[in-house]
Amino acid sequence: MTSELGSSLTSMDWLPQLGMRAAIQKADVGHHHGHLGHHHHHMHHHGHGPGKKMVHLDPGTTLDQEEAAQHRDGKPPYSYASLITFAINGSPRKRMTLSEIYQWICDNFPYYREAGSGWKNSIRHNLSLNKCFLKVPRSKDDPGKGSYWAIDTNPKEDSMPSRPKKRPRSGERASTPYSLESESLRMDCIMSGGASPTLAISAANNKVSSHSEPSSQSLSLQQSGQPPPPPLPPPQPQYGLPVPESRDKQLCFSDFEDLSASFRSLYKCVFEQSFSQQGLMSMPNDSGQQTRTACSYQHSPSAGGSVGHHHQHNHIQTSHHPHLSPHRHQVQGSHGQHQQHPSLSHQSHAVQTPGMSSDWYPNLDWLKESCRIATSYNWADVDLSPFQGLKESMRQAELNNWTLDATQMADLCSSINQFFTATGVIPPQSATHPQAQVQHPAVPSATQHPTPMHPKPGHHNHHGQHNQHIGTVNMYMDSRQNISSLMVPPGYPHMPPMSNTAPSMTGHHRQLSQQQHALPPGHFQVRRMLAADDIQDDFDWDSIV
DNA sequence: AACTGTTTATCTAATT
DNA sequence: AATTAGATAAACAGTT
Repeated sequence: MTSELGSSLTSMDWLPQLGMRAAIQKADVGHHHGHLGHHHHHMHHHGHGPGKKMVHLDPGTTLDQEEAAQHRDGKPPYSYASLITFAINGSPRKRMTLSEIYQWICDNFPYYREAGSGWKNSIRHNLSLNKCFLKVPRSKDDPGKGSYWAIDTNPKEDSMPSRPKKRPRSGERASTPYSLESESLRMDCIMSGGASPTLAISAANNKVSSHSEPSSQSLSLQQSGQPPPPPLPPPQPQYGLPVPESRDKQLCFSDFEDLSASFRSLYKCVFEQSFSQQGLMSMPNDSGQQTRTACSYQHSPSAGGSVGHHHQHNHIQTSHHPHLSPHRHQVQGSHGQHQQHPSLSHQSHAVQTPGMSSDWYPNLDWLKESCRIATSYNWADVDLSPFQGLKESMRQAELNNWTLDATQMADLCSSINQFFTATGVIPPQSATHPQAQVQHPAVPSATQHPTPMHPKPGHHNHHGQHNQHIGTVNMYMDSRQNISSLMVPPGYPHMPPMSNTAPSMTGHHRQLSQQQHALPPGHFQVRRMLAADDIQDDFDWDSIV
């Protein structure tokens, strides 16, 4: 009884991603590898066992795994850093005091309600140790015990400038044999389910026509393949806050140009290939259900963020909660944050308005940045069938050399925004709250590190590659994160999306440097791929650099 | 005194 | 075997 985990579940936002995630897992169900276990003592025999409650999730998704994830011993398969991240990202302000974190964890993971207090020590330890967690002092008017903790959205750094991503190719592994663990998770999954139905979008596609002039010159996108080098990271602010924002900008020429360029890159990276690929893969529509299903059950608590962090990464997806059904009741009562938003009902969440929403409006920069980020990912294996309308619209735009008029552009922005939302590149909220905080203002910029979290199979992770990282999430960028979360783990349960931020280094290791960790966005993706399969084809990044 | 935070150290599991 | 990452414990220093 009891356990209430739900608190945030209800609100969260990680749904969207979940969707993907779920899809993912299902898709790859194989991976397993894991055991989930976290090692903690050696006990984990994984098997699924006991029957926990499977909650009725959906059939398609592999619950077992999730169950397994919890291990029988009940301990959630998430690292402390992940839990912290979930908690923080789930809060409206993206920051929490220590006690709130404790509370969130207790509310969401019953296991800790009964566990002793050692875990609290571990939480503190993680907060102090991981660079991705920032201690934010309280303002004087708000008294209280400790400081707030937030996820560091870090800055910069990139060791390598751009990420070349070369290879996505599609065919290759599309069907693939993944090697399981290699995490091939790659997104394959991602959308396989198509989480969002919506996208009806594009109805307008035909609109493209006229206007001449616009973008032509500016874009320099290369068509040949990949988008160029990315971006670099601008400096970023820190956690926080948003900017005033109110700019309502309406589209200006330069925006057009930028958007056209961004969309073009996006198209080339994400959709163009799918045209060719379609045949091969033949879209699976089969699934149908899974997708949303996944979402549905999953809800989890927090919102969207995610973190990844270093190694631990994540796997985070939520699983627990689902089961938790029994518990959940109250929402954390204490502190005031809980309120997350109401809206999300699982899948639908926002869905954007059909009519043109202008959700994206205020976030143009963010939209552009999301495009940029999205181009860094490997979408080759992603099933884009749910986004036929968008694809078609973009194809038309491409044919017209991306000269679109305002209406068309607006439609496209809206559609793309939906696409991002559906695929998890963007968190849902967007315009909804007036509050300020949320919106990321500006730039998501790539900078943040994406946090690669990747799946870790079992819980503890593997780490390896990534290095530093941590990512972060806070508001702005989620994009990558999500994506990363999309990729997520193979076998793991579904978790909240957040995972990103992981703590990076612990221990001592200085080398990484403090601040600079963060990989460029694309990087991570690429990296993961490499790692995953080693792809690499000889590309040398060095040369690039 | 109870919380918060920082740091060290040890141990286990997973990788390389 | 050496690393790495995360879990745990625990010693302490600071704050409320």
